[in-house]
Amino acid sequence: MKQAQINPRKTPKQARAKASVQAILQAAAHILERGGLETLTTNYVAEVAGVSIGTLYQYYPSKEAILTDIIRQKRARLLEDLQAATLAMRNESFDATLAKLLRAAVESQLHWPKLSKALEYAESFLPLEQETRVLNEQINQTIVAFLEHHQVAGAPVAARDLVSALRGMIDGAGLAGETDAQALFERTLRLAKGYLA
Amino acid sequence: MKQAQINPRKTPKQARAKASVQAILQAAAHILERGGLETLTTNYVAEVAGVSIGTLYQYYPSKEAILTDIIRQKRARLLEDLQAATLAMRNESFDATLAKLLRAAVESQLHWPKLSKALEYAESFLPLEQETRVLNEQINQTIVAFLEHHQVAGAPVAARDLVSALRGMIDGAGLAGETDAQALFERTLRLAKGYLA
Amino acid sequence: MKQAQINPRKTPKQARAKASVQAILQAAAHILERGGLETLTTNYVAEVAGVSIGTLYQYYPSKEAILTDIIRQKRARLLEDLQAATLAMRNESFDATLAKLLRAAVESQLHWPKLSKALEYAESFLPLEQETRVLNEQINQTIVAFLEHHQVAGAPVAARDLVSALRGMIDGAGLAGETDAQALFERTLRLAKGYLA
Amino acid sequence: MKQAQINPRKTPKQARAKASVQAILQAAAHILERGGLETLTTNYVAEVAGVSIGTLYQYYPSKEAILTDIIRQKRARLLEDLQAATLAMRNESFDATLAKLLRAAVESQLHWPKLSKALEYAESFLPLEQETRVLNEQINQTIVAFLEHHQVAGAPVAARDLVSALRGMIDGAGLAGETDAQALFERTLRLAKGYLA
DNA sequence: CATGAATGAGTTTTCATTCAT
DNA sequence: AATGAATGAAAACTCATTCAT
Repeated sequence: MKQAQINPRKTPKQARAKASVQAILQAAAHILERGGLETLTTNYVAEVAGVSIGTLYQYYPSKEAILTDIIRQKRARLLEDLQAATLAMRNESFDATLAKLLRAAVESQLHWPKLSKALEYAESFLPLEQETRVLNEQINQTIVAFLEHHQVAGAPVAARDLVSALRGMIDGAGLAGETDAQALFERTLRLAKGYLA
Repeated sequence: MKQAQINPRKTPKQARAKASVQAILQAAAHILERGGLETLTTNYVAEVAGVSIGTLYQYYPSKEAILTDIIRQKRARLLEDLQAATLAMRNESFDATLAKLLRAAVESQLHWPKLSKALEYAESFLPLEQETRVLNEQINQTIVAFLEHHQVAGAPVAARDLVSALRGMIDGAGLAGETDAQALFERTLRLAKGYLA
Repeated sequence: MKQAQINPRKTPKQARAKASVQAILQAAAHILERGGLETLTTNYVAEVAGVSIGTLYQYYPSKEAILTDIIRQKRARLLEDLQAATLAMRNESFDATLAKLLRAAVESQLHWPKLSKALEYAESFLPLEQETRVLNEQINQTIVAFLEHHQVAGAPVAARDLVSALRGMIDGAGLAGETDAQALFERTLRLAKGYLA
Repeated sequence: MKQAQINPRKTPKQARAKASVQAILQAAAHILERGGLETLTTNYVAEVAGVSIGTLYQYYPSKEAILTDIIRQKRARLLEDLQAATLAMRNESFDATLAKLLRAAVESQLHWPKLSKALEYAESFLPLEQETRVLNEQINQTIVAFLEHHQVAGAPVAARDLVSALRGMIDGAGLAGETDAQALFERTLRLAKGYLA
């Protein structure tokens, strides 16, 4: 099994270059949402992005590097949302913060269920680079901090359980065709509160 | 994307043939548990199974057919276990039956987390054959029947939520290296009871 | 710079397979003699050999592996010839054995000068596998033994000087279009005897 | 095989431009000495030279043109040295002039053996431009003139033999790690005098 | 039935070269 | 002149699948 290089190659400086990188990432995400990992080929990504295959490889040394970068972006955005959700947690009720967290979780996954599932599966075999591992750790810490602030026993395990259960549930709903975020949110709330009760 | 033929080719009658088919399935499962979908190649499966690539294609017309057959077997076994768990549900408490169901769920996934995750992901893009779709439907029905027997409102959605949340949670625990089925079982119980409360 | 795998993949057992491997090696040698290293591509080798690109990769994991195998074969044959030349050296005059050695050297290079030159250059950047390194060492030892048997001082350095000078000279003659082995042989004799005088 | 344009594009007039050209040539030579022909890529040359790829193509229309120019420079310098060595040949002994010639040959190759070898191999497939062919011819003529001045029979062939043998020998010594020019010089002297005896 | 050599479409990837800024 | 983003032809290499023995 080859170990692909995953660090981005050069940081785009000119505006044109930035646009190319964004086009590549969006094209890849789009392909994943439509057809999953097995339809993601570098040539197809380049074609959908409207750039040449050479341009793609200017910025990403491998397919894995693109996947890794999408994961990193998604994680960064999720972390931001979760941190925003817990920002005022010291002045808020447990329920209020939890609701914000769950809304963020639902929003980040429900509308791109195949993409989410593909990235989640990709994570299981990609050697994530440092930055993404740190992001994952911070996401986890955000949840653990929230749980500990409310005296939940065994917060680390509880955080992991909740995160993985919620991921599964939201993906399941999305793949089944659900689009009503509010309805799903209420069920995730029941799940989370029930588990933590 | 080509649409692969997925029905097994010929039902093996002779003992030697049955042994080959089992060897193929076990080899494939083993490869999935070790390296995931991207390491599953037909030549490698044949090699690990100790049969020639020609023999493999005697019994399975495509790689997808092997995957599908593994899923079918797993599902059939799970269905059996779930049906056994609900067999006496009319004479038992809600809690007693639920515990049996969850034990079955934990047992079926915890010790092969990468295999479970890979199959789950494979399901999202494979065109499952009739028999497996029926099995999935029966699994679902078993849960729905149990929930309805205990007057749970919105049983179909609840069943789906629980199944996908539990799958996520058990996989998450397994991938994190947990092996204590009893401890995990207790947490799944909390999750399920909490959600249904 | 990637480090290509150079060990042959599978040893051909059936006659058909052996024929394929020979066809590949001959095609590669032919291409090198006609156009040099820069015209040697795996697809072209397969085409000239009359096998599919897949077949080529069944037996050689990389272009480098093919080159390495050609070098190994050439070296093995040369070693054989040199050993034959020195077989009777204890009962022969210095001049008699030297003549045999030089005839072998001229024969092994003169008629394929571009091939020789390409392989020689290839050796300078290929990570030769064990077997070929051993062959090179044995070739060297054969010359050193011959020189020491005749009380030549500084035999190891003299052997290296002679081998590299003769290689250069024979290649030079071949590339210049010479084909008269006898005439060239006589000049190599002058060179060698002069250097050792 | 495409036939690349090899004549330099424009003669740099400004000081900055001359500096760029020199940087390019030195970078290319450096890369050849470190990694050989297969590591010589235009983008890498530009990077090492500290100029943009666009600038490189301002002065050289192709990769081959750079190689050709390096060869031309090397040859020009060697010719100068050889001509200097034979300048006084009419008033000197055969041995004295030969020694000067061999010192020049050793100096020009010993310290950059991989570069020498790469250029030598490159010459075998590059379509050398007029100027370099003339230089090569002049180098040859210089040797031939020297040999004929001392009544060597068959001077043209002898010149070729000596040049190619010495090239091989000096390269061989360099690649083997020798750095003592004096010691090597003495052995080349033995080789040349022996051959011409 | 079993074998394993052979196939070739499809992918990844490189790198010389062009061209808009 | 200089820059560096973009190009795409061409190469390396994989792997599902077929078929002669």
